[in-house]
Amino acid sequence: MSKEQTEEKIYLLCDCNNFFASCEKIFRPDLKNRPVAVLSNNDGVVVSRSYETKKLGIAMGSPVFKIQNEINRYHIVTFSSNFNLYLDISNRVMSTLETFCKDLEIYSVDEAFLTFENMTEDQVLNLAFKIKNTILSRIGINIGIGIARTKTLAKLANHYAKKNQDKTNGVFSVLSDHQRQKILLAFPIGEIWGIGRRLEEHLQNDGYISSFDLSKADVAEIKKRYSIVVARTVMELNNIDCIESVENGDSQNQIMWSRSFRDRLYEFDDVNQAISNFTAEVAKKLRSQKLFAKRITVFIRTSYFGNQLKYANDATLVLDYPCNDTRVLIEASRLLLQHIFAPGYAYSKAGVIVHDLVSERCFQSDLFKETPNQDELNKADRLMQTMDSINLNDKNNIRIGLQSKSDFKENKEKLKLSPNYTCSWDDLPEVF
DNA sequence: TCTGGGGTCCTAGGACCC
DNA sequence: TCTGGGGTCCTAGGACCC
Repeated sequence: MSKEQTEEKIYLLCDCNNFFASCEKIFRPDLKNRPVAVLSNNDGVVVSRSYETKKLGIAMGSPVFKIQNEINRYHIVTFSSNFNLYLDISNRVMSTLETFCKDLEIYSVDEAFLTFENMTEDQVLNLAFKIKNTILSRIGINIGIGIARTKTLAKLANHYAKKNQDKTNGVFSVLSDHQRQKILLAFPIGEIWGIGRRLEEHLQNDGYISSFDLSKADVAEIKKRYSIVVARTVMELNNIDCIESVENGDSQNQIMWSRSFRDRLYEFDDVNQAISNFTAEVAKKLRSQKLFAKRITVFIRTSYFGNQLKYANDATLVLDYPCNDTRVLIEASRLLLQHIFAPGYAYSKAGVIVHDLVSERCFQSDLFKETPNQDELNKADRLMQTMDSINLNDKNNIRIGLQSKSDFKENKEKLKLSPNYTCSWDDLPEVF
């Protein structure tokens, strides 16, 4: 191991193992060593599996109805997804990580990049084990840590650490060239962060099979033949740090609400009711983040599966002015749905997306469009505020126009939901 | 009966202007 | 009458991620 100090950055990718399933296990000691699976929104497919469940061969994304036999036979314990719980555990993990490193980039709910400088490999490894043990003892979550000079390599190292738990104890560094080559040879290109199914296929056809092959490719050639994105990946595999950190925190650029329907919907009015509900949720999220949307998109589709006729379509409207008013957005989404709705199909899913989000409602007044004046806007704001305060805690007592009264068909009841161990219902953050 | 939900970034191509 | 090219801005769509 190198004893030299280095000025260059070192990335630690810390990633929680089997995150949702692990969260469920924290408060249920009786589930230790037992197979656990967390299900998607309407209990449709498996979205997280404990180690034991993985060993049984249950694949990510398996539809529950297809693996019901295995669930019964092996007594797999299933949970509906409890995002409030996972988010709370995530916050605890992240704030603990932050005590080790101020330079923390939260990449997703269960992983973060920590950046260090001026450390030897020995020092970094010691620190990594300390971090891992602290998270485990304080929170009860097992994490894996990958250490490298670039984020792409840190992801790969993390992957290796988890796959070879017995050899690595969940921590793996590829700071030395020897170790770097070792993992490049160990992983096919499809395992590299940023290389998905399509690119994998193209690259394989061009003869790039292992990550090592890709690392030896000519950057200019790759850029020409593929894209700047793949070219950057090649450089990252060669220790050239070139993936900028995403500015954390502010300025989300889109908010989406979409659901699969419990039953297929056929009639315009039924779909419109669902779309209205989704739009109301999106508008509520906009207001809670004090944002205004400039564009809104509605999409509908039939199921990918089965023999019925397939149809999918979407439409986008540029709003006259940046807006988070439920009534205006619902009217816009109805117009859009009218555009794309085709009768005679069995719709299984729909969604609403708002994009181009801005934090101020500054708009260029357009002489030829009717935009409301400031008075009207203030009045609308007050109405929405009143509505939000009455609808606090997700109860949705006040509805508008075509929103349905019951909580309706888009969502099965979450029968297997675990209790909210970590917080009371009253102070749940509105995030998911 | 039953097949997730929520995001980001990049690029090509059209519209428009000079 | 015909013939351009270059620049910018915007958007739809593709690909990827967790």
